[in-house]
Amino acid sequence: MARPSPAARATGHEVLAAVLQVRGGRLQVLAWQRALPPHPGRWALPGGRLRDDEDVETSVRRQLAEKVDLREVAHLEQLSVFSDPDRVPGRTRLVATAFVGLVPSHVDPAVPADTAWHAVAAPPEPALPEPAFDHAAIVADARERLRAKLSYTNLGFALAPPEFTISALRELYAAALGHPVSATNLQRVLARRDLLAPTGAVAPPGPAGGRPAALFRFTDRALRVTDAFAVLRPPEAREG
Amino acid sequence: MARPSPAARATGHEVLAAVLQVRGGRLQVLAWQRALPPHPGRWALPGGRLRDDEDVETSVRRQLAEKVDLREVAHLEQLSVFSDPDRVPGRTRLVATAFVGLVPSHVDPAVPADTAWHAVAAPPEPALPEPAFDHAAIVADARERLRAKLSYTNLGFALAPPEFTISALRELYAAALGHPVSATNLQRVLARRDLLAPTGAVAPPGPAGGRPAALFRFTDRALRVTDAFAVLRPPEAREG
DNA sequence: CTCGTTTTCGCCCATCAGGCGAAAACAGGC
DNA sequence: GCCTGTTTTCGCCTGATGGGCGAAAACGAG
Repeated sequence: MARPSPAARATGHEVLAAVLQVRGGRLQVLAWQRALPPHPGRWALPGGRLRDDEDVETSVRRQLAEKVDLREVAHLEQLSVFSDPDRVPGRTRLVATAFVGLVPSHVDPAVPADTAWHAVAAPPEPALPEPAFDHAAIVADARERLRAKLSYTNLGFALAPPEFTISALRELYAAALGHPVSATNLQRVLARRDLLAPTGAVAPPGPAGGRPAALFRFTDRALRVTDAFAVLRPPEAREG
Repeated sequence: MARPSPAARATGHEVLAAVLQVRGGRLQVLAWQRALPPHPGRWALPGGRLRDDEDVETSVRRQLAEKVDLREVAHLEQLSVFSDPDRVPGRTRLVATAFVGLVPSHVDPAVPADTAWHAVAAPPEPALPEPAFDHAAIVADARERLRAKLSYTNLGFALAPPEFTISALRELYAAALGHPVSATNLQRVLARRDLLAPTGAVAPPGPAGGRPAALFRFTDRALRVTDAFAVLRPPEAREG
């Protein structure tokens, strides 16, 4: 079933990152436009070859630093390996470890001239228009991972500024999830899980007036999995 | 912070699989005992080098076929990449893509002489005793993945025979989860999610008598994620 | 027929997601 | 100062779901 093995071909390893941010009410991904073949003019994810002395996470952080200020990436996690032998044309075969990165909505990172944000399209469409190689599939995986983890972890902290109103948070979730989100329910769910804490301060009302909104922050700014998402819990988990 | 880069070092890619099965009421993992250095005498996961013309999934299936009958592996999925530069000593550096595989409890695969099943220890202990390289960490990841997915997917199908009683299924879940599971609750949860269907047949009672148990099967023998696990559902998800 | 065993089912409860509307708190205009 | 429109917040209700318990059902053995 495998085609005849070609003459020995060098194999390399690269890392790629789908860096996501909610910008202007839409989920967007950072990509740069290739100048040289292969795939000139098409949009690629930041990344590059794995060096001899670094592991994949160190590598992706190093390579991301060339595109954005790393202090602005609030969360970074491994997605999966893309390893189709023909995923990248060329003399050397490239196996890729893909990551998803998240940038809070309050920062607007400076990016190089060839780099720009692109809206991540909804499932039927390719997640990234005019993608280089298999990068559209990677973005689609990243979107799906974000969507899933938003509902059973505190991952919202990586999309939101340090302090925010419930309305603002609602818009972030709606953009990332791709469907409307009830502010009432969002606050209740997050609060019940002890992920949200009021700061005590309030935000000034908008130009149309209205009651000033209370400011909240996430209690934790590191990933925390909701224990309640595990059904068939052990019997002793009833305390607290 | 990185140590001085050594003289150019060849990099290779390997795949590894933590194949899990519930045997004798305990979760166990398939491993083989190394004969040659490095790490002679220690236990390693099945796997090997990625070939030029195969992707990682094809590769792990090929390599697993050398250890067990592949038709007996009911589920196989990518875990994550292990890429510490020093994870494997030697002239060539090896980056590993780890998989988790699941074998239903009703089969007892024929394995080579150097290969055996090992009980997967609970979290405080190393998941695999006398492990080669970083393979204990891979087994720990596999156990954790299984534990999580059992509660929000139908992954039980990959641990269970085609037909089973609720009691038998309860024991499988208890072994895989590492804590007691209520038969009543297990049946209710799986049934409510439409994952379980009665076959109509009953199993003969044990030697001590008792009411004969009804036989069930999973409605699906492919991975299905429970939609209910996603909190903050879209409004239109109310139908059905 | 009675007893012990195992399974199955019904009932109850607590928790949680989700929806809705009233009340609270502001700006602006009369 | 008061009224209106706007936005946020809170309380109440509902339905779904996980979890526990005990009674009833269905068997083998003496």
